[in-house]
Amino acid sequence: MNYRNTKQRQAILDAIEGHGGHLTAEEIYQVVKLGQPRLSLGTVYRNLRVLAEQGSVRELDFGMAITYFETIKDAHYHLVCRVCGGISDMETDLEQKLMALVEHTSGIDGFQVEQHRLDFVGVCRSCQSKPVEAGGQARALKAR
Amino acid sequence: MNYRNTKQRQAILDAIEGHGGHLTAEEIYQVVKLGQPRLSLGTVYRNLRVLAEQGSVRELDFGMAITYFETIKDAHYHLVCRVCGGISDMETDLEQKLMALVEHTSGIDGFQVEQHRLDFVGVCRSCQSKPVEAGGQARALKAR
DNA sequence: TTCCCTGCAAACACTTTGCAGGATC
DNA sequence: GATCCTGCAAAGTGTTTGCAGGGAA
Repeated sequence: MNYRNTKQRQAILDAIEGHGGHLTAEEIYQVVKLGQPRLSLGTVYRNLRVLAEQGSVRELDFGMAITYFETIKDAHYHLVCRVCGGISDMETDLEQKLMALVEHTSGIDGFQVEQHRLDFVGVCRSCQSKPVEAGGQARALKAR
Repeated sequence: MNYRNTKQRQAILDAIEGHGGHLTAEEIYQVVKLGQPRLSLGTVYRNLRVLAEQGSVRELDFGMAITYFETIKDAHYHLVCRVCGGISDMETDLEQKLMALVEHTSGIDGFQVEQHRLDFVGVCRSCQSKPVEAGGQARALKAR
């Protein structure tokens, strides 16, 4: 596959980078569409797949029926709020500690680890101070 | 909600437990259908949601467009093969090590961690010995 | 008897794909 | 000029839901 450098593809990548990550395909579509009104959602999906194959972008899936996309910078982990659905990065020294575990894991059953992901799900600070959610927990995430 | 104990619900739970975990809704449907030919897929989904609310079952999502279900036994982590899509559990002393990290994380930004997930993606032993995949990597997972 | 549950089928939401014209290398 | 790419619209796929009848407590 000989990839070409189209306006659309570049704009999509810019949108994700500009935003700092954690965008859905639909959100990317809305952003890029401002500059290119004739953009189609199909093009966004096709390019996201290409960008992922090229390694420019990473797919994230938190089990919320929607895939998020972010650019691949340094490794980091996610804090996912189950109330508001907010996603923030956690960039700490965890990486090092994780590496030890990864190496340990590589030995198990001959499994060859290529990548790993560690996500924490819970409640972010701002949602903790909200009025008690009346039984409607996780709806922000799972409402379909 | 006052849950009832129906044949279907029990059979679905049995199916997951019997299998050892990591079943898709469709697979569960096929298994339970053997004993209850009139079972509907909608019932499977509804019950999986109920069982998850009750805490009997846990949803797993590896970013593969499909949700897997497993019973909640002890905590464990997953080894996901990107070639064959196989999922195996890793039950080691990792839990302890992880806990330290989790506690550390709980302090960050006031984020209250409720659960975490750690998945390793790579190539399992049997796929490593297969003939080189001619460019078609990850298709077992991502083929849509 | 109450209310949860089921099967069925239609509806959904996100994502993919066929096609014909257009852009890039 | 050969390919890759785009917009459009239709089709897919996994999952959810409305309804009317059935079963558990």
